[in-house]
Amino acid sequence: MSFASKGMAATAQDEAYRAILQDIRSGRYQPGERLIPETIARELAMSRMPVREAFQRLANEGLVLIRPNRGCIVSGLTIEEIYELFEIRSVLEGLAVRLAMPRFDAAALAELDDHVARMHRAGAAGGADWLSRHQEFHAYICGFSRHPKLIAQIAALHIAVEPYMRVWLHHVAQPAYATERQDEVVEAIRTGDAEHAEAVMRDHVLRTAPRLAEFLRKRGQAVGASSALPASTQP
Amino acid sequence: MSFASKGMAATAQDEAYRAILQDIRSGRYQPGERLIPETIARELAMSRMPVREAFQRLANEGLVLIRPNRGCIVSGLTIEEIYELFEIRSVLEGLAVRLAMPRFDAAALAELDDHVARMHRAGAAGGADWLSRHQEFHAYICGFSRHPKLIAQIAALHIAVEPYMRVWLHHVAQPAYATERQDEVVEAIRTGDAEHAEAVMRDHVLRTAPRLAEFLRKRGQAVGASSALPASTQP
DNA sequence: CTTTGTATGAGTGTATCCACTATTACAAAG
DNA sequence: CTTTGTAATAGTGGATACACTCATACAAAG
Repeated sequence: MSFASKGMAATAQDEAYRAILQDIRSGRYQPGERLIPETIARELAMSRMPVREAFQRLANEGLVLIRPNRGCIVSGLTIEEIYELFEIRSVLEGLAVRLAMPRFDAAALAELDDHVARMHRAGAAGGADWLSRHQEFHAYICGFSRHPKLIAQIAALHIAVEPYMRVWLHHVAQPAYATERQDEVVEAIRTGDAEHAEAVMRDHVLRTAPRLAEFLRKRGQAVGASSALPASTQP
Repeated sequence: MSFASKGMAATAQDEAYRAILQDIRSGRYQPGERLIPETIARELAMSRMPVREAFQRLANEGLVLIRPNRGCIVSGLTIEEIYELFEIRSVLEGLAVRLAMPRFDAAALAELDDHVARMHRAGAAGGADWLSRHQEFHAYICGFSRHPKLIAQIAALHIAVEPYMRVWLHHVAQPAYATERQDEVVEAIRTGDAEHAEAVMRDHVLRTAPRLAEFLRKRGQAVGASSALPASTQP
């Protein structure tokens, strides 16, 4: 569940949710920043209530932290937590490709090559929307698993680290290394060996973690209270 | 995340959350059943608001499904979805043991044997609280990974299938096969080989799925709308 | 007897209001 | 100048109130 198209709910709460999510992903709301319902409500021309319920959803997704009587803050991740999320995502995406393997046909492989090509172009142009292409690439692959909950979890993990990826890419601008590795993944899928594809995907996902971590460490970034991801809410 | 002790928040919303969660896990609220805020609020001597926010949390954990303007129903799982959850849990718990391996010392191993012994006793007595012992066993192992988000996700997955496990165990009463396999897991941990332990844990988790599925199929159980799980997380 | 339209009621989503908690700023005492 | 107590204010959690949606039952028309 997450970003990909959702069936248009038109409810105010949903609007609030999407707006806040967007602002967290984009980095407008920084980790540690306090979110005041009153303010956001006015901004979106609605009352505090739908905003509060949106906070709940965001909290369950680990993007925000709600301490009783102390309000809602954008949850920052420590470097250890970022590592943890990459570890989790690596096994989940590994599982996803493995389960997806029987469903890849010639058309799908062609489409995959297309995605990679688009990433190359985006990467050359500048890292800004390379991130979106990269997420689409992964989403496309995982989509073939046809396991909605698995797909949703993976999407959530992408989103959780997105703000950090964004600042990183903003500074390095050249994620060429990753694009190369992408080819490896496609190649592994082409072999038709599910176990192999799983292993390659795992490696591929994990390879990003140390680079991002090193960047953040140098930058002294990554502070803020931890969260509670999917599972639930407040500590 | 979820059941294990939580730091006592004393807020009404939290109380509602725990109460409803409990009633879903225990099977008091059946899949497909509609949850009416008004009713539950009266039952817990509070207003509808905290109940609604509790619904949000439960929805993000996939235990409940909220359709706009149509209320909140306990989300049932199809057999395919149950399989999916076992697949996901297998890789996550596999990851958890692998990461936990360096932390198992003699004391931990002794404690593990203790857990298994308790499960044997509980299994002999009757399947009722064997389920609790089994969850504790897994939670204990995963706990050593020291990765809170990973642990929380795994716990959420245990909870999601709990109602189904419960009716199953109520009918078969003898999960002896599983208890034997438990020993294999402990044995694998004892070897100190992380990769091996991961593989064994994966097998162990997956082994339950087909048995549970077969039971449910015969019983014609498992209907109800799907959910959106943890992805937690997200949308 | 079937179909279609309408009305009534239950239930949901949002807004407003109130009580209480936490936090900040400030003042008095050391 | 530091520390500690206290008051004021901002903000949260919860309750109540209201408008709108959906569903059901019933009635009229075919």
